[in-house]
Amino acid sequence: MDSSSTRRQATRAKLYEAAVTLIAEQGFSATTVDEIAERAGVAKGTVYYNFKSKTELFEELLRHGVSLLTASLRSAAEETAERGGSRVDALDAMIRAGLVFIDRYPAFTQLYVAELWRTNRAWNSTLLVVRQQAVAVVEGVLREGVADGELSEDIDVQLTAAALVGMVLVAALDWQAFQSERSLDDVHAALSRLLHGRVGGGR
Amino acid sequence: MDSSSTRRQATRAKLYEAAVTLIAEQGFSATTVDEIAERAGVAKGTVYYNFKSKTELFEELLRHGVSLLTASLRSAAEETAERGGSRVDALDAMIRAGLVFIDRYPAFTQLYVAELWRTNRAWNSTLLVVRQQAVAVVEGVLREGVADGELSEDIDVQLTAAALVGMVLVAALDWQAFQSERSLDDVHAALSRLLHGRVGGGR
DNA sequence: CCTTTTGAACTGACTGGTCAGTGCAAAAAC
DNA sequence: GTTTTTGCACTGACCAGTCAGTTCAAAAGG
Repeated sequence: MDSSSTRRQATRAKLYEAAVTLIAEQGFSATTVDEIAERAGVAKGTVYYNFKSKTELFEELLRHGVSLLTASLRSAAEETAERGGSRVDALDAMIRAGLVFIDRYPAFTQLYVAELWRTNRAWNSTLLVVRQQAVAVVEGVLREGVADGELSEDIDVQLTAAALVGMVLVAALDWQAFQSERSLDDVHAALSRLLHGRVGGGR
Repeated sequence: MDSSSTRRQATRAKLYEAAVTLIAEQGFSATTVDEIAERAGVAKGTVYYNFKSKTELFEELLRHGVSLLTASLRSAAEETAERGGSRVDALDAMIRAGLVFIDRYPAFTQLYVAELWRTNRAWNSTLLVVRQQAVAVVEGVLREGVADGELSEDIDVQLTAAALVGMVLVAALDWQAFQSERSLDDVHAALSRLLHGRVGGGR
């Protein structure tokens, strides 16, 4: 809505930016509204002028971040298709897109993983939607692959999609947190190898 | 040490049990010591009689849970070796052992994932140790496989281990949270297929 | 036996501090 | 002159951690 006001949007962007870092580091409830306002260089009243509550700020942050991620995954898959690549190529391209995203927005990824499986939260319904969006893109490509005949019909699309997402997520977070000297290409190569069955692929 | 006091150990066990569920649902800072005490059927003072602080209770909970997990993974790998299985068989057995563990202690797993990549926390050093333990077991088997010649030398042991752990973790949490009607065997089959390269494995 | 003492384990009311959210008048910004 | 932001004081709820006192099983003493 109200896309006129550039000023307001700039303020909101500053608040997202401040909140995402702080919440990734400390968690939602350990992060205070005062901290967010201070980090954003804004008065506390402004937070409440722009958002109904701390929770709403967080929910919109989630929606915003996930829409960026899904857009990036989707376009990776589409570009591969246009280039005439296979479905597996598309999955590989999505792995890379995922890594690029995590590299650019590490704090968001951290926060996403940390909050995704909580069962009891106020923003639970938001999370459910938000999860579906990200995994659904991967599921879509897998399903097309099965329909094509490129992938075996025995594949369990849902579980495999979740496993692939998990593979990328955890490997990338580990990369960020514990071996940040590695290049994105290294990480991509290792994951690509797993996808192509060149680890336990035997036979 | 002090194996005499059965009473105390029973109290601590009750507190672990109560804390793990609540923290998994709500997160560490959103969970109050009063809640933990009430759920454990114990007075608040008892928590502080048994643990120095809320943080210490949590750290010991982490250590306790991870030692269970690594023991389970290790024994799965060892049993496979004794039965004369290959390294890939051992990895497969560890995937299953991981799933069984997550099935039995879903709350612990949730909490582990949620807190593992926080960068700013008091218990950071504990987490570092605790992460190494779990992933190290997988790394060990991969390394042995490379030494044997069963696995390619081009494999990046660290990244692959992280990716495998992530695959299991995320697929399992997704199973718990969103498709709990599936059987453990279904989930294991899907992950096993990925490990054996029967998804993108083509060639 | 029975009584007394001991001390580990536990209790729950209380304290000092923190924090989400409010209210509002005045200043910027547009 | 309307929208947005500021600055700041204030409130009421909530919460980690403390502490003086209670409980009780088992050891010590008779």
